[in-house]
Amino acid sequence: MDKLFSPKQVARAIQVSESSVKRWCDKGDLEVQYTAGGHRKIPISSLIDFLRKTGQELLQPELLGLPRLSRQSTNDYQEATRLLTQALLNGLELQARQLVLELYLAEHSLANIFDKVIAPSMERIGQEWQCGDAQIYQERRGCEIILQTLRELRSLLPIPAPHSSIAVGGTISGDYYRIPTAMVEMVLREHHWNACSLGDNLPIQTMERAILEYRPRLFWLSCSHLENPELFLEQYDCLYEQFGLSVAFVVGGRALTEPLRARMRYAVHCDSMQHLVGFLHSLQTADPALRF
Amino acid sequence: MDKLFSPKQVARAIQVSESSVKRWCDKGDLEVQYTAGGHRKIPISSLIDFLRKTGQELLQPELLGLPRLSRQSTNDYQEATRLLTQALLNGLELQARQLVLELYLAEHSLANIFDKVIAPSMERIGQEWQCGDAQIYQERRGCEIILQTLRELRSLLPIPAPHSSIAVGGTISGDYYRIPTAMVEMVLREHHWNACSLGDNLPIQTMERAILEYRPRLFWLSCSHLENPELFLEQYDCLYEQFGLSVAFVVGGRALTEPLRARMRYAVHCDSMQHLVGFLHSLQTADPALRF
DNA sequence: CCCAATATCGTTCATATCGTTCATTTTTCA
DNA sequence: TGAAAAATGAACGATATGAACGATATTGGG
Repeated sequence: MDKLFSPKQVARAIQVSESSVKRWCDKGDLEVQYTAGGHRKIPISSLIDFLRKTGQELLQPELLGLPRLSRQSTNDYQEATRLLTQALLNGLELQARQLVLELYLAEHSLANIFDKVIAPSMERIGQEWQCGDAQIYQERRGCEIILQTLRELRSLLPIPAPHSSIAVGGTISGDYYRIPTAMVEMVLREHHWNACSLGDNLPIQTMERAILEYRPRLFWLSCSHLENPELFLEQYDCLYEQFGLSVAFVVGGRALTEPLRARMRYAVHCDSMQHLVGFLHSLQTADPALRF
Repeated sequence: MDKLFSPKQVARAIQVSESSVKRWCDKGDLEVQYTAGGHRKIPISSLIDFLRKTGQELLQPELLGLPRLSRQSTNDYQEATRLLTQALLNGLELQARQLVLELYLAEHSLANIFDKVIAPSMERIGQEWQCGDAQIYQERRGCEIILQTLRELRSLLPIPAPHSSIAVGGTISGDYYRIPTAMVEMVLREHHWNACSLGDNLPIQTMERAILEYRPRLFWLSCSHLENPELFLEQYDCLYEQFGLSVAFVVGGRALTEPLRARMRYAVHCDSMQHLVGFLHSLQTADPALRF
């Protein structure tokens, strides 16, 4: 998957001259490694990062072993959702991964892919299960495949710069639904944050320790399921009391219903990844230190 | 234990031709030892020095500029375990991944990597947590990193052939520890099975449906935690009654204590991945249809 | 111990890529 | 609008790389 390409291959794939690719490498715009003999080797992740930075299009992805963009599914989120749902229900891992990869290569933002394709797809599978049209194992297997796919996409994201802002987060005790927290991590990385997911099923007390260790600029909490809302509110408030002023608290998840949120303090509550992106932008404009 | 690479292995690892590696050896850029017969043997230390000198990277672009790894990690499982434990406790994802990747490139079997490095490392982290020397989030984050690493390794495994034997499995309701089931899937794939993990937290009833859909030759069940042993025994027995003769039931996990196992029927109980491999071999010799 | 299967050897040669220069096209800005 | 600046693409000899070859070394069973 993570292949290295020569300037000539890259040039053909994006329809520019080999000279230009070499120049971009030398200028540092396109990250590159060298063989012992001085030949350039371009990792696919660098190329994708570069293309998205410069708004260029990958005209012939098949030259790099990537899926060809099928115009229909990449321009129509509904169609993509339908296709993904079918692939997940049938356990077609390759198809699902290819579909998501195509969307990403077609320069859709992670937020859009997550909000408008993956989330609706998981939603629909959940409905089918409740109607008795799908088995539980189909839903679980679908989650597995999505997690695999997210993992693959993650390796194509820009590597966090050494001094970029730190973010940590996860899901709380009793909540094992790790897809949202994986998504948050990726959206943050897409926006050049140094984000690290702590995982799922975390007691709030241990998050306190993690915040103390990492000293993050942002802390996220995904709540898909709450075992004991009252206890949660109490412990959460304690955490916020301690760090709320120095760390941006981002919360989300369907377990945080409106009456519950009314009793919580936070920097922002996000219904979607798009909300999160908006909040990130507001942080950047507010704090010059966060600009890149 | 083999810490020496052949030119071919090195070539694959850094994505150049075997000819180039040999030329670099002959030119002296890449330090090399020779067998009595004149075959080149490249120590991992030379390779790492060489990569560092020339700015090349090992498979994954983000592995650049990491702290120096111990040269002994690939020929000493204890040392590797120690290094992995430290990396996991400190949340050093890249280091952990590179360590495991190096072991794999050094052609250690997955079973050995899992049994002798990853499992002991997770075990040790669990102990440190119980002693109060480690925080819960460190353990969770460690699991997260291991899962990421496993997913990466998984993408390097052979893609199942179209008509290879099918295997499915997972963990039961209330058991969210998915590392073992991911490992089983990978070991099976390494041995050319068409294995598909259904994920975690699966009711036994839905496994029945999955077996009916997949018609597997092998079914595995990982039990790290049992909420209701009596109910489990009853439901499991029902499942075995239905498929035990046509499907090889492989069970494992620390929740299946000896008295519990005494009341269960299965093809094999595995304490380790090595046990699983042994069982797979016995299946292959027993059934000519399974030879590859 | 020997044999067969596989891996690696050293060599040769065609091809790919290097860095550089320069002509051409595109963009910028007075 | 027009000239300066910047980006692009083509061409060059020199060097690096990759594929192929028969010969030899290593490995793994019987």
